[in-house]
Amino acid sequence: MQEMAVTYSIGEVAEMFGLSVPTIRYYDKEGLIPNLNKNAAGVRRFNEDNVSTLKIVECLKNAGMPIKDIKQFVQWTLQGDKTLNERSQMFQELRVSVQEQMKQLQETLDTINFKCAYYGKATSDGTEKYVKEEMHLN
Amino acid sequence: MQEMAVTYSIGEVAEMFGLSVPTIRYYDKEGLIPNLNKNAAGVRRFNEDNVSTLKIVECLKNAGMPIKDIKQFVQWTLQGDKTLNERSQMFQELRVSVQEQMKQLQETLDTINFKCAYYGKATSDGTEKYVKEEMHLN
DNA sequence: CCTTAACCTAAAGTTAAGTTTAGATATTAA
DNA sequence: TTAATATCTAAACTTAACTTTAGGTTAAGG
Repeated sequence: MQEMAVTYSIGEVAEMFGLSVPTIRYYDKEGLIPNLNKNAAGVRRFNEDNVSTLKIVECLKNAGMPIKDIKQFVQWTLQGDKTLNERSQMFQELRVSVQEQMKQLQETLDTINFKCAYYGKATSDGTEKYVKEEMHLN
Repeated sequence: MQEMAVTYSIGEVAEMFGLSVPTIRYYDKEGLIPNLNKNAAGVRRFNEDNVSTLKIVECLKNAGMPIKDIKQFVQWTLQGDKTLNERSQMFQELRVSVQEQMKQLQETLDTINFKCAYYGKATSDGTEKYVKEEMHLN
């Protein structure tokens, strides 16, 4: 009474992640999806582990990490406990980096909000003239 | 009793913005810095207006806008009040886009924080074994 | 004056992260 | 069983955003 392991085709995985099929092949080629099996005909079958790996790959991508560094991390995970320090340090540095990105993005949003107010007034005036005087304070 | 207009060299501007000199020349070539004057010898002199333009260019870059779209915005500003609607709409769309980026980045940070806790425990244990069981809940 | 650092243009080169193409094989639904 | 759809590999191509190179000219300090 063995459970049949659930697997997914590359097209299904592409759909799940909103990525293109060639992009996923490219990630595989780059070594970002270790232990990805192929059937007798050479067709990729993704198991839950492979999907989990892709989830963390996506997280690291969203954090702005380049593919080669993501690959390094994946290699570390394959090497087991002896690379725990490297991985721990990587995530701590990444946290700082993402916090800085958030701060930068918030400043950008503040500026954009100011511009939205500026152009809101300007469009309702039909001209930049008055809002420019008002907001430049000159 | 005329005030002498303050101007900056390309090197000073590069310093101000943390950009390389060739990058600023590239922006100029791409049309992102209109009304940038050169002296008789062909050397660029940046006035306050040019610096202000670069500030907004940097903001748009940080918002993830590609150079060609930034150029479009700069062109609109040169065309005066008749492009107010385009510019207003651009900033409203940009606001939404940046808000979405912030949300995405926050989710990424949440995942990274989880991983920091995971690897913090794993490194103090000297192995992933226990924290994996604990956190995977299996 | 002289030299050293900063500036110029034009054109070629780089890099990351995919995308596209070509030609072949596999899977699925009717 | 056949047609349409999905998959495969390898290699070439694309794009954005710079950077580098080459060969000069200019500006500033001693």
